[in-house]
Amino acid sequence: MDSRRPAPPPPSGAPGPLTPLPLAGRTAPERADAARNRRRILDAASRIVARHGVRELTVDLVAGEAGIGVGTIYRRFGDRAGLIFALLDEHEHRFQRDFLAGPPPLGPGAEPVARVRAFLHALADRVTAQFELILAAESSAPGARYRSGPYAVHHTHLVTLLTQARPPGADARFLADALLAPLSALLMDHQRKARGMTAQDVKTGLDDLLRWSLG
Amino acid sequence: MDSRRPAPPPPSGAPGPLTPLPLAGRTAPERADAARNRRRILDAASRIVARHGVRELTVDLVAGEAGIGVGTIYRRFGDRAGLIFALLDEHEHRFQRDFLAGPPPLGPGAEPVARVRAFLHALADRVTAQFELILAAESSAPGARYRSGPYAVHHTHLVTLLTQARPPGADARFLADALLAPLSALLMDHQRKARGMTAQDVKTGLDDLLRWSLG
DNA sequence: CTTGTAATCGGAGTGCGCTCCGGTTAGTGT
DNA sequence: ACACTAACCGGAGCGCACTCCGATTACAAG
Repeated sequence: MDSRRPAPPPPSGAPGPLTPLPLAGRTAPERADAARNRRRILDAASRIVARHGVRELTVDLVAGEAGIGVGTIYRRFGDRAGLIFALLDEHEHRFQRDFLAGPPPLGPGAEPVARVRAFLHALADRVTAQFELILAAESSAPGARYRSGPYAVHHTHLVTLLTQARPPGADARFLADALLAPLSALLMDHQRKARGMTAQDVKTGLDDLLRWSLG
Repeated sequence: MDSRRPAPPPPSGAPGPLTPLPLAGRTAPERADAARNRRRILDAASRIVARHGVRELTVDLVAGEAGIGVGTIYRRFGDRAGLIFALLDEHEHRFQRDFLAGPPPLGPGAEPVARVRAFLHALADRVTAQFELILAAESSAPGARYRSGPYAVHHTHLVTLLTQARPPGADARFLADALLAPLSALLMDHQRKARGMTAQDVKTGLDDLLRWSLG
């Protein structure tokens, strides 16, 4: 199945494409030059996106702008999708703080079903707000979305809420995937272009779906 | 620079990646050499897949094996994803005949809700049966699945059934997308590898999703 | 300071999807 | 038969993601 190389090192600095959470006890501190280059890469990428748009964000261009080699970028970020996810990291952490420890109904304190609804709405808003970047990230590599740190966190969060909300029997893991699936930027892009649907339509549709299956 | 592009051509023979349905005959019949080359391409592609797997199905290799140029492949099939979808065309047409005109509960005659369930199960079976090819097609280009003919047909079919099954109010177009989303080969691949889920788990999960409102 | 070594760096190289456009061929009017 | 045109063909070439591996450098032990 997975005929991969023996040791394509699990990128020591950033395990997945993106650090999913606070990430307990780091073992190996980053070397000084590595940290400096990471900042250079991220800054260069941001600059290019701001100036020319995501479309022009090629790895070679980022390397040139940052004044380092492309190999370094792949060492730190895995692939182009990982680089783009890293660009979204700051917003993602804010978002995670909000639904993990913020005020209700998004944060703890509200009924689980209400939190699910608030979470899906907030996620829809987030996708809408950073549509270009997220779409580019999902388009960059085939399974990029599912392999990303944020997806794992969102899925885990939903599983927790759904387990609290529902009697056992239904598979919360599947339901979580099914609720997240419509919030793919790739699908939303298609819905917008081919059917003229808006983000509001998606949110309303998700409400219908929730009333349908959980109501 | 007078690079006039009179027709970024809607491929006359097969519009889009794949002919969605019988396709009312309005277009000119295919030229003899074009038809011959199409067969050559499809045969060569099948041969390569059978011999080396989908992974080795590069466009250049198909062109070489078929004894034609790569430009011809792109003219007929649009892109690599279109070529792979064309490989699935025969099975797809059988499937479409089954749910459009076959025996119940998949075909006409059963209650709309029962047909929705039968359709989703049949589609899950289909994805499972041709997993490698479908996964490769969806992975080949970013939005390949949504742009494909089969997806449009499946979506339209579901919208019809859902409209019959439910009073107005809910957006049937969104619901159709939401029900099709979990049957993405990309997602199922992730569920299998990362969570150990099987195709049966997906079918059961879809049933759970349907059960509440449709008893 | 010197040496050892493991992590890091960089950029030429590779593979592959896709485009471009001059040459060729099939089908039609005369 | 013959010219004419629109569709078709092919393969060199391009852009870009990603890999490879020898040179380099940070850091610690002696």
